[in-house]
Amino acid sequence: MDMDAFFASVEQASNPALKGQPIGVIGSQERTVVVTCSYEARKFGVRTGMSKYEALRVCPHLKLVPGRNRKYTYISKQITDYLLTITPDVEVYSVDEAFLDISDVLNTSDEISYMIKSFVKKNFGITCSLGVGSNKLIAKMASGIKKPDGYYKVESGDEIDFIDRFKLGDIWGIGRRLEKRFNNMGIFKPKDLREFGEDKLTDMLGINGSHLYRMVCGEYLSGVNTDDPPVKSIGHSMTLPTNLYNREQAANYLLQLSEMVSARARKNSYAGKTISLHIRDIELQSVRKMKTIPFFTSATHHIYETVMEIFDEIWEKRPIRALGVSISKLVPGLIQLSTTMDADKRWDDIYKAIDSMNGKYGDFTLSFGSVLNCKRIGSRGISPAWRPKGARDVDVL
DNA sequence: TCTGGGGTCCTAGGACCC
DNA sequence: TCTGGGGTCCTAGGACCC
Repeated sequence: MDMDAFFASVEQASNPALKGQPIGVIGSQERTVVVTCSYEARKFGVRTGMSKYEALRVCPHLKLVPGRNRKYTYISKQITDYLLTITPDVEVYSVDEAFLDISDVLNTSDEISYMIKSFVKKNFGITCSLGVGSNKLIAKMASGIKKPDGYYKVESGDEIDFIDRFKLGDIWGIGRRLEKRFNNMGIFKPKDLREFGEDKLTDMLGINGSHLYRMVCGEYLSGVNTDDPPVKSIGHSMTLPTNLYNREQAANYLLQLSEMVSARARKNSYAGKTISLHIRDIELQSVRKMKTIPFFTSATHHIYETVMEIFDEIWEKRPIRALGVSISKLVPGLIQLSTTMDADKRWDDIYKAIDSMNGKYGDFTLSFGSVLNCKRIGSRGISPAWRPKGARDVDVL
């Protein structure tokens, strides 16, 4: 099941003035992109990922609507709960996409499709598309071809014929780079890839090559995975309201980002030991460096101090457009604040105070003073990767 | 006025260990 | 003097996804 232009459809359903109009859902910050756009907007060539200026150029009467994360995750959760009444075998793939294993469900796929579509339309006034197939790849590809409000079923045995209808770049898992690389080799269709052969594909791409070969044969190895995959990293990045030119300005934002990352880690009981900093300059060139520290932590000051060490190692003094901080090598179920490394044990009390205050009154109600030097505080973006609960639940101020 | 934000997986080379 | 074989961990970077 795949929602149709999910964020945009939700906005249109809740505001009659937007119905039938070309709209684009964007972040609320100045430098932002179209995250989702309505089908009316797509007719004009508006696409996901376009800057708002570019989108307005191709469609001058486009209505830009700042995204409302809480609303989307709430609806997403209601829909997931409904899907779970059909079968417990539901894989929540993203905020607007889910796989259902209906092998053991007594209803036909036509009936199930009708039930889901009716539920979504009746409760939220929006549409979704459904695809049916013998594996996740086929079902996913099938869900896309009759959009919006689509339904398409691929009968068992028809998988190869079905996959042969697609260009390589339209296959799940083949992105722009890979498509171009194949095209340069004279490979344009799934059939060409099969003829190229599994061995050569594996030599070229390693394990992904053999997966890809299976895929163009209409096969897919992994089944519907009902349990939440473990969280591997927690990160935040921010395109700055204005470019930064010196270390002190950067330090303010890096403290803020460190606090966002560690607060989310603490909230969800994770501690990690690999800390990574990402700097994107005004030419859109990126540098990234990570450092593993000798202990697990979810303390803002540990993350911040490590981030600043990295910053001093990698910043080439070019103006900064965006900064990102993330923590990985996580252990679940552990909140670690001060360590034997910290002479000052008041950190424990400080984080307890910060977390309980912000838990009650919202992120950054209580924080470090120099965060106030930042023109933008807190997450204001909107991301389809966000989820209704757990560590992937991101609060937007 | 140029392209957000949050993730995962894979690879290859180097350090280090037995 | 003369460097095999097996392993883990760390790190940068690429590619992909929603």
